[in-house]
Amino acid sequence: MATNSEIAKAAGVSPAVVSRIVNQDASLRVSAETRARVEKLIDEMDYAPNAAARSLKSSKAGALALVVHDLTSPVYAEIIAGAQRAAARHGKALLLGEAADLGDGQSPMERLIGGGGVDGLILQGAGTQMDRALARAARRSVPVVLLQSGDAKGTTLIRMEDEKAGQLATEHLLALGHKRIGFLGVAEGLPFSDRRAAGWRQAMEAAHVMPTGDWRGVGGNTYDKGAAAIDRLLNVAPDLTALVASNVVSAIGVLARLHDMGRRVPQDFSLIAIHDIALAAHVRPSLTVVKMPLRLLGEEAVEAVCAEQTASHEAITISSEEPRVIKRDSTAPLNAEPADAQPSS
Amino acid sequence: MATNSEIAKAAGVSPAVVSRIVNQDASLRVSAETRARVEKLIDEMDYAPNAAARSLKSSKAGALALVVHDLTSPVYAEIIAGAQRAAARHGKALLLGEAADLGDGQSPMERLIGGGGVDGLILQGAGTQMDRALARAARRSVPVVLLQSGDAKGTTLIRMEDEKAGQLATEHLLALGHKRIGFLGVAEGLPFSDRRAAGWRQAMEAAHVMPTGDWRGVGGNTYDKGAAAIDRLLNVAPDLTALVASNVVSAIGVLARLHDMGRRVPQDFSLIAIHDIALAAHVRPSLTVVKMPLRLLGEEAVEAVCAEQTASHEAITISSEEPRVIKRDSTAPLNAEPADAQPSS
DNA sequence: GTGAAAGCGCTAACAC
DNA sequence: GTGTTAGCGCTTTCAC
Repeated sequence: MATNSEIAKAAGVSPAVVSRIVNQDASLRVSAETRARVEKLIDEMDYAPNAAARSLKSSKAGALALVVHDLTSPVYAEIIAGAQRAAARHGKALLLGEAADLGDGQSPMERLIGGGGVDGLILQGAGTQMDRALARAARRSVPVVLLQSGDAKGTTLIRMEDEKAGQLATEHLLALGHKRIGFLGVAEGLPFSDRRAAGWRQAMEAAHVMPTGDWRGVGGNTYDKGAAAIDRLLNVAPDLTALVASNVVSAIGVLARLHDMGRRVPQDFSLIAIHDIALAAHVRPSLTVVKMPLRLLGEEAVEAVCAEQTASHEAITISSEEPRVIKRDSTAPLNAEPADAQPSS
Repeated sequence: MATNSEIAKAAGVSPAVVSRIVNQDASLRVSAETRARVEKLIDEMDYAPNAAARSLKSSKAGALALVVHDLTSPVYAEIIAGAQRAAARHGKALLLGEAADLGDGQSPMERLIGGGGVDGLILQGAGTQMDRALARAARRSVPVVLLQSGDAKGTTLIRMEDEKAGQLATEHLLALGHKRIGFLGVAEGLPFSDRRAAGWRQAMEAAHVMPTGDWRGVGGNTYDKGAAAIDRLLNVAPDLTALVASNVVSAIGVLARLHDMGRRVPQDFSLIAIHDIALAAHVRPSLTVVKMPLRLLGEEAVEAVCAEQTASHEAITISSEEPRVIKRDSTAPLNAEPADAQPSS
């Protein structure tokens, strides 16, 4: 690979000139011929400035790290898509990782982060040990933003209106006449999941229905865990008629399990999930959901991490795009046949 | 952030000693006290070697770039998961990008790649202009591996047994008595998709069924495109009884559309898709698929790109894990009621 | 047992 | 209009 000074030598100029031409330095005054000669050489010799040298000089890596719990989840895929767009706007590449890859302190990603190999770190943080360790490790050198996390100990926090989402979902079901409405969280102690649970409880109590602990289950964020969770839940609370699921992937597992046990959705049981992903519209029955600004969450996280010169360790709630119910076919009035019956098997 | 020489100064030693302690240089002979003193300082001052400086010195970036067409696809998620595991084994972080982000030559990722900011580049390449531009740009400085691509012009190629997958899928349907079996590709001219189509055609001809061009459609890799494609296909070839779908996401779109048009799967129509993802088991009816070694593909790609000192520009086909049919509920004998009827809506 | 020195490739300030 | 210089932080050979 050609270097700056090789180009300079070949063109008969100094490295400084080459550098300033490459970087489009407006204050550079060179003859048209010199410029042309250098540009021709750059092209012919395939010169591109060395990233490491540049980064060493400028203390800017040109990359951000985004660590989520599960790269394969379509929910995080939305966040990632948003983050990537925003990162591109800021001229940054995105280093993606999974929380499980971290924690030992020796992973390639952590080494990169600790050594200034990224200009910022975004953690989709569940408050686990690993994230904490990483956040601590990174805070000393790099701005950190926590997504959907709980506590803001000197770190910027970005969250969505989770409580409202739980509330809207529940109110949708209440409006359809349901009273015995269960709630399926992701995991106990997960801040965003707990906030959605709080929204559910609040809506229930406002409707003068007092939910019991038995109406609440833990559904994880995979198809299988969702399926297992609805089994457990209907075992202890068999007379539930509807469910708010905090994770849409888990909800699709629930849907499959309900189908297999012969509970018809939505005739016998209504299901609403939080988060709108493309898949939700393409399962059958299609899933009614509360749409949340996932892409925006990713974008805002990048903005925050890039703006963090001044270390404004605050909690930001994305409110420019309100959570809203997208009505599809998995919810229906209590004890009613579906409005528009479809040809079904 | 503390630097090497700050630690050295504080410890009253030279930077060389600090460096060799950090890097666990076995040939280093220091007194136990000195070592302890330095290690204590490293800990207290939160020292971590600067990634850029290290990379500049060693000409190793500690990262690989993986560019796929769609980061949100669960199919690529499998590949990514495999790549990440292998990358971690090699001590490399993974820089992920989408093909669409590239191409202008100015994207952050391309700058990083061009300037040696990654130690290798893996392109899930569809032979589009962008990929080509990128591959060319990168080849001069970094080993490149193309995934599922067609032509090997001086670049290492990794592919799976796509033709066999198409064949197996078709044979599964033929064995169930189907004759009028359609094929849904991803896009015309996509090498891996065309190879699967070739497998389909071959199996059909071996069974003395001559498929017509009308039995073949283009289904893209999204739910919506799959749904639209089956509409078109059944319009021109209404008497198809089964379909091989080259993309599992697209296939789920097909499934939804078939449900909506009142075609019962598998009683009226059988559907088999290529690639096994978790979702395939959790749609209803669950999808019969041909499982392909997606994770292995990701792993092998990383291995190849890391081994490419000697630039062994060959075509590698992953054959250690054979494609195989996973029978689920979306395929059944022609004109037969399902073996074990389930309670259904 | 430990230190000195050189240089990876680049850029910014200043010199001419 | 263009060149010189210094130094970002690290490693590594060789010297003591």
